[in-house]
Amino acid sequence: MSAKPDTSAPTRTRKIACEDCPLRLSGKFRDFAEHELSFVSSFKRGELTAEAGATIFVEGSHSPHLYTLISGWGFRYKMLEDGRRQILNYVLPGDLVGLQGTLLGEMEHSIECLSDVVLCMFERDRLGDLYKSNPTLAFDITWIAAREEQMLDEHLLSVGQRSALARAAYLLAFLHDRAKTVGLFGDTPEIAPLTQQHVADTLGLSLVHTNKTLRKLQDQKTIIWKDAGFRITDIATLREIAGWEGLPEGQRPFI
Amino acid sequence: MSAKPDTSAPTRTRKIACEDCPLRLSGKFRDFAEHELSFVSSFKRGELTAEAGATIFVEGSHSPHLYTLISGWGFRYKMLEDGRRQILNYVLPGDLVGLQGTLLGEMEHSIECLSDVVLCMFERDRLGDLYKSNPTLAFDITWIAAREEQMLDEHLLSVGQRSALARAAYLLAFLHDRAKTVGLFGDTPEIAPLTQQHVADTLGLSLVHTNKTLRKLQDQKTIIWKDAGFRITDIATLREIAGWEGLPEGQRPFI
DNA sequence: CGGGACCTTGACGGAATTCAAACCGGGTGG
DNA sequence: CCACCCGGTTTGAATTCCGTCAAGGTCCCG
Repeated sequence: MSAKPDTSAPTRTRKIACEDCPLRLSGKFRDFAEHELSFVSSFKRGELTAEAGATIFVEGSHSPHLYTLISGWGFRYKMLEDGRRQILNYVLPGDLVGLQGTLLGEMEHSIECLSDVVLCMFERDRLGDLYKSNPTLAFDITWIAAREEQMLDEHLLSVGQRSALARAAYLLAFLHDRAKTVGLFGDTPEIAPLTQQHVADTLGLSLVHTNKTLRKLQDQKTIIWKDAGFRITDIATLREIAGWEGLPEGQRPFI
Repeated sequence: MSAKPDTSAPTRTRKIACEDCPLRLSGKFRDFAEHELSFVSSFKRGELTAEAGATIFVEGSHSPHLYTLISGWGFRYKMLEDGRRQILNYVLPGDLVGLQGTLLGEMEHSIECLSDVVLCMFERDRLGDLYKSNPTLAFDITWIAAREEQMLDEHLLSVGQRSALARAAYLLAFLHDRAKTVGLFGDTPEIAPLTQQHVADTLGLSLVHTNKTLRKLQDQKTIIWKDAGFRITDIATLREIAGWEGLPEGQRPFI
């Protein structure tokens, strides 16, 4: 049993110019060419802000929109009829959301916010235009999809083959790496806003056993679990426990 | 311990006209427009045939090519240092192979043949051209990538949350559905060419426990395991055990 | 006839789930 | 201000599922 009923709805739409997009300005992503920027500006419909705990997409729904996450944390998940939940991946700034629903019809997973988030909203019907007029952006979208697939491959390997301890170590190191590269942690070592229930549902373990596993990691002084979140104190041994080298670096596209 | 050392290399390149491509002629896939067909013809470099057991891609390698599987069965997998293997997904006719390596640099998984296969080979360097001159084909590629992601989501849910019995039932039903829709089974109910070790490495279970689980399914008369492969005798109860409704239907693109 | 690949079965131990209970900090309302 | 509740974390004990070890069986092929 792992589901949390949560039905708060996201709200509000404004519009900030793409020129001022914090993702562009961060220097963490590939910058746009002139014509790309002007296209994206016209492609953008507005913004969506949602609170922590809000559900953005629900499995089975048809959404007319496509989003890029501007700020905050979210996660994608699927549920079984009996209420068991599997978290598939975490959504961080620069990640594209809702592509599956756009291309394949229905959404086959749900998305929920871990923190307050801001999303940039696009019209799904204009995706064809994007492919026609901006092949480089189309290429970027495919790139992002391929990268998501790569992460899922890695998670599947983890859940299928690693021990509970290695699995947990892997997840925390993974989240740490991703958050760091998109600049979610400022200068000070920050905390990922998730509960042990989230970890459990990601690893495919029970809450109780997840707790005991995280406790072991804490006893080894590799992490500190605090309130709803964790901080990594020894990334090297954490990676060692996971048997994992880390994420490939490099500048990535978004939108 | 689940790895099989296997180093036989694929061989031979011929060239069959795209006009005669069996995938096109099967009517199972979206057909090409004139200009698409001519582009694909020029995009194609030749064919690759490989024997059962051959490894097409190895994790960590750089391949200059991109492939579409024309006929046969294969699977994608990743390995841990200790030799444990996780099968990520199965590769069936119409599936694109090597896109990750093309877009992201290195291949992050390996691919092995379950049966003799024929692949259609494309030049990775011309993928940019494809995006420039054929947005609809570019769109198809993204579609295929999104669909692969969807399957991985489903597998992750399965491995993370379902019991051994449900997991096995799900996998067999899944394979059955996919093989059927691409016409891998002729009229007569056919057999998927995999061993119980493959099933074990897909489900994240030990070989012994996989055997006992499959035996239960067989005792319930939902499947028959025979030599290296299985046949489904009662898809309905198999789906029921899996708690799964089946794959979305509809005509799909390829290449 | 012997060996190899694959499937099968039983026994045992260990890892993870389930059940149950308690703790802690923060918020709320009497 | 204190009692109460709630979400999240923690711990112990009993149980079940699954992995490991070990051995045997079948079929095919050289």
